[in-house]
Amino acid sequence: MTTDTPARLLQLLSLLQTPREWPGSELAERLQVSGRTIRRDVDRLRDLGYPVQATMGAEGGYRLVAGKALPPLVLDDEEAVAIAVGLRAGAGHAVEGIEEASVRALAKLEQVLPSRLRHRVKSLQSATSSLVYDRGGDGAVIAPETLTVLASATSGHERLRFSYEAGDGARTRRLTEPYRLVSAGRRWYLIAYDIDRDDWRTFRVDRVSDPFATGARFAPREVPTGDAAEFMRATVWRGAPTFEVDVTFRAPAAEVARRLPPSFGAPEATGADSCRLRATVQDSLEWVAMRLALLGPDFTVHGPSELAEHVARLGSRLTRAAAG
Amino acid sequence: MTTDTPARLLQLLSLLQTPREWPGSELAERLQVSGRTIRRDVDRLRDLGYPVQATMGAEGGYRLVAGKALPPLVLDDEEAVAIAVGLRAGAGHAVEGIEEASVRALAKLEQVLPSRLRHRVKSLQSATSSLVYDRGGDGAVIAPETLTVLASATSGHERLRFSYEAGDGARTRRLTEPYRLVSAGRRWYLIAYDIDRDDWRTFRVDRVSDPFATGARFAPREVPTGDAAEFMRATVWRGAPTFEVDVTFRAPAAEVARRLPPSFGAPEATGADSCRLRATVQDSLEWVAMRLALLGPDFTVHGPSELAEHVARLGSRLTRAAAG
DNA sequence: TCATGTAGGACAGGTCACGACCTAATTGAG
DNA sequence: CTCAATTAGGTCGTGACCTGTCCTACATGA
Repeated sequence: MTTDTPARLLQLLSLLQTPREWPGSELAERLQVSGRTIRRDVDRLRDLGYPVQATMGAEGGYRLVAGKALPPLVLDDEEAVAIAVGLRAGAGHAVEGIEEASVRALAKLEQVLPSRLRHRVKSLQSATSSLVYDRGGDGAVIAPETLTVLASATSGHERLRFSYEAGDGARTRRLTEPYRLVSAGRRWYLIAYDIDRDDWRTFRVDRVSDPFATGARFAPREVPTGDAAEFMRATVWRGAPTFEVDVTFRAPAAEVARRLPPSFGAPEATGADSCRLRATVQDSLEWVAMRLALLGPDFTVHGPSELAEHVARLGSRLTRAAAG
Repeated sequence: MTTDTPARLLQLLSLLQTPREWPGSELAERLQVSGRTIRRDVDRLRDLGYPVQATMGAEGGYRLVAGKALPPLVLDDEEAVAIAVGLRAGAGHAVEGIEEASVRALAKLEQVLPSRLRHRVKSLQSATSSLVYDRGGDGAVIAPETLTVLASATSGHERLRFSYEAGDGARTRRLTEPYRLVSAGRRWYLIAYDIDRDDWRTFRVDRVSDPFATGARFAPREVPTGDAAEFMRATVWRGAPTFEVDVTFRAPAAEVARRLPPSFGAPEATGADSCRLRATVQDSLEWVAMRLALLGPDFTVHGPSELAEHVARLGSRLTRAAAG
């Protein structure tokens, strides 16, 4: 094997990431160096901020523990595939507050993922799509590939070409300088400078198709209002419909709270075995209805009436299904 | 900064993982070394099997691309949290075929996750639990912590102590030598040698609570039938109920197939806009009912009758909810 | 008390890493 | 076409650093 120092350190890091204890002698044998060198290497890792814990005495050994800095993760093939699949599944709906980071991590991983693993990810990925994907509840499905391509182009300052379907169904080709990829509410948006239109635009990512980075780099311009979030608010959120959901559950407040997405807020107890939830949501009501149905306990919809309609429709669909 | 070679290589690796092009001069300035040294470092990385692609000419630069080996992933805080949250969410239900790898990756990551990040993961994790968690559909919820503790103890050959709730509700404390953690069907099982009982046992992980590794190492014994999967089949699967699901959908076969978990198999088209699914499942029927409800299109349950009952019950629950 | 592990100092010898300098090849823009 | 910016790689001298071999000290469990 390669016998020089940096390579050995990386290898050592990978060994220590296995959740077990490694006696120095075993490490020495594995890496074909003396025990003294292992001790020195361990010191070096500690200097780098990766705390290697050593338990002394017989049955002792080294292991990597949590420290201040996160060491580079050394993954085997299967683990890498598992992470990629997990992130792709989560990319569409992820947990609020980490959507962007999730996509960044995925882009980072896929950039270096060997192609043999990429195939496995692709074939496994189809499995998860159904339950989780339909993020807006209105068929606005986003392919994970799209998100990662946009994320890479954005952070790499590469021009981006894609075709876009406007609200009226018209498809156009766009050449843009992507500025930011943001997840707002239940949707993804790309803020970019449209070169042909010579102006800033926000694009709904679920309407983007066939995106690819042209490879041409560009120097970032100033975004008009100075900040992406501000710009979003000014251009997209105007008039996004919100609803005042009001529901009573026949279950303890604690249990409902545990099973409810936190964006809904917390229900207030109205008895030992019932609670009431009032929440302002800007999600699609169909999605809210499903969410409530999945919750488990019985519940009653007080409002809005559109939500009651959705619930009723879902209910009758199921009743019809069972009647067959 | 640390100025020695291994540290610099790791730093370089982390820079190159950003999806963008890095001119050598910029890298040189960042790492406080000469351009020549950068070129040598790039060579070193290539020697290690991490292909650094260089585009020549003006506007050129280095970037890390997919190669044969997966380089150690250098993540920032947010990305690490995103991955941890994603894996925890996925740990319960993951995609068939990668459950174990998923848990291994999670254990590896959590082993080295700084505590400040661990807190963020914990607070975010609650968000995802509802929709995805209830894996068996029968309230058999598994905490991700439990899975990672078991995984670590298993691969580290550490003795494991936990309390276990038997089928009849009796709680006992167990001291075991964990042998394997397997995901079968829709459940997790731990195959371990029970020291007090002095025999091999399989434990349902959803019935395990408060597990912790004692730290004591043990030498793995021979598992009786020689193979974990075999042992599983012999002890657990006997008499697991299966159902013959038979459902007609009012939607094209292709669309239904796309949104259905692959374990259900593929529906066969019975018309341009309808298809029929016959599948043998060993899941809980309540779970199947939810799955069907979430699918979107209208459907009709032909059998089994228990499934129709579940669907009907869900339907009437929703109808009642809407009537409020 | 002993075996087995980590911790770390001192030293000698050899290696290798670095910077400085050089030339070649490639690409895009003007 | 020409020029500028970039990667690619050779050579050389100096000095730092890395390694293995000693050694002692200390912690731990049987």
